[in-house]
Amino acid sequence: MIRLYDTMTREKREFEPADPGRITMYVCGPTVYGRAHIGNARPPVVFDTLARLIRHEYGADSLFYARNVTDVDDKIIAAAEQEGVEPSVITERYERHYLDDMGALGVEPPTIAPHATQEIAAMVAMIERLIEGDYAYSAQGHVLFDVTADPAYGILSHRDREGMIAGARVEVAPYKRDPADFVLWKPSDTDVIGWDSPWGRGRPGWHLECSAMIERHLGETIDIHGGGVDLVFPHHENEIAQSRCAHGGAALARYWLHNGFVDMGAEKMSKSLGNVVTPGELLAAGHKGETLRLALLSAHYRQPLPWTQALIEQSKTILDRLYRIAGDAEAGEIDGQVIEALSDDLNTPAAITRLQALDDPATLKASAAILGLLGETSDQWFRGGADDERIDARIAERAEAKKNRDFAAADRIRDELKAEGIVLEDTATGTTWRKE
RNA sequence: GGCCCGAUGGCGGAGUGGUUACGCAGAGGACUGCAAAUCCUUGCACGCCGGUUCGAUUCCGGCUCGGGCCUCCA
Repeated sequence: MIRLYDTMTREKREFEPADPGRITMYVCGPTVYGRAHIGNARPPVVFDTLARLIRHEYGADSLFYARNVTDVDDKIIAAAEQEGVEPSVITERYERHYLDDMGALGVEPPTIAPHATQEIAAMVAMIERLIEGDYAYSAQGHVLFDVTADPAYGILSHRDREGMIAGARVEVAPYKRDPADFVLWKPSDTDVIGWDSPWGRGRPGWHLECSAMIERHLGETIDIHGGGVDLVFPHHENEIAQSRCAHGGAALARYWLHNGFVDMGAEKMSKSLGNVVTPGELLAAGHKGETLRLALLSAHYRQPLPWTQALIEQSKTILDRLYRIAGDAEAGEIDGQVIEALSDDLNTPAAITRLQALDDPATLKASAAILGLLGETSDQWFRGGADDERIDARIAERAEAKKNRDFAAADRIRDELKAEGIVLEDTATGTTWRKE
């Protein structure tokens, strides 16, 4: 039995999928205009772990998991203009980077990855339905959602309309009837990416993309909708409004899950604050994908996660130890306490603690796999890709020196290797080596 | 201003109405030619003030501090 904290009800509830044979999950994916940073990587890693747990509990084919790609957006248009290329050049480049980064972090591909630009017809159809139902109106080439037409608007974020505009940071455009109304469709100039529509040439608003793609691929009501906390309002609130109004009031999702931020110092990591660290940089600096993954899972997903060098180093140390125990064992039975921890609202820190208490290699290997860890062979992990003939020769040289009790020479060889990041370990059966 | 989170030892981080996990780092020891790895031992905490209670880190209220959202944002 899995229990999940639902943002909508603000409580941990037993997870009861509508159809255990086809559990539907949608997670907001990247807008592909730049490299993802480590904070952007938290949701895919967290929900990948949840996906693994669900597949374990309900069966390998039980989960239908969609993670979208937003490939039409003002930031993409701006980036394309700046480079003087088509938007597709930008989006294809950064989607490729994104998939590489996620792969390095052990994130399995979702069942489907719908692209906004491939779903325009579904979006237009949804907008038409909202207009027919008087939930939306067109004005000056825009189509806007009329929040006053939806009495339930605010149910997810628990704010009333006054609270939404109190910050006075809402764009008050002349074509809006109400300051809180949001764009479903916006006009595109002839030199900007766009599609023909009943309201003229234009492009979809961000919130609408997700609603339309969910409807088309997953259905009207899905089991789990996930994303970062910052998406609660307005993104997910708006998704709910669009989908409910287009579907006669049917709920969009039965469980709403939101992960906390990765923090840099006291504040969140974000591109606009300019304090980002990317998986690409960390990998290039020699850190392993699994190390970063463990670091990302080291706090409960709803808690903020302070990102520090010490966290990375600690994660590496823990994995070294786990790899020493697991070795290259075949995966055996999965430990019950690991599953129990994960089933309690995805308590990954508790699950990791339990992993560290396991001493049976086969059990450890299998249990770590649920968290997407210990996926490498011990040779990959400790020695991956190094020139071992040369190192073996130096080890032989050192063994000879040791035999002659020339410890100064032996230590010099060890120090030289150490300087290039190679650590020697003398064991009862001989000397082994590993990268630091 | 509105809405919402959080505050646990040097660091990370679970959890619990009553003997306070675990990891990393530190200290001591064993092992080792010396290390590394491993094993053993070990010090260190529940923001402040009230309340409820036989008893609160855990429940309630207030306060302080920090963070998030209210605009693009994982």
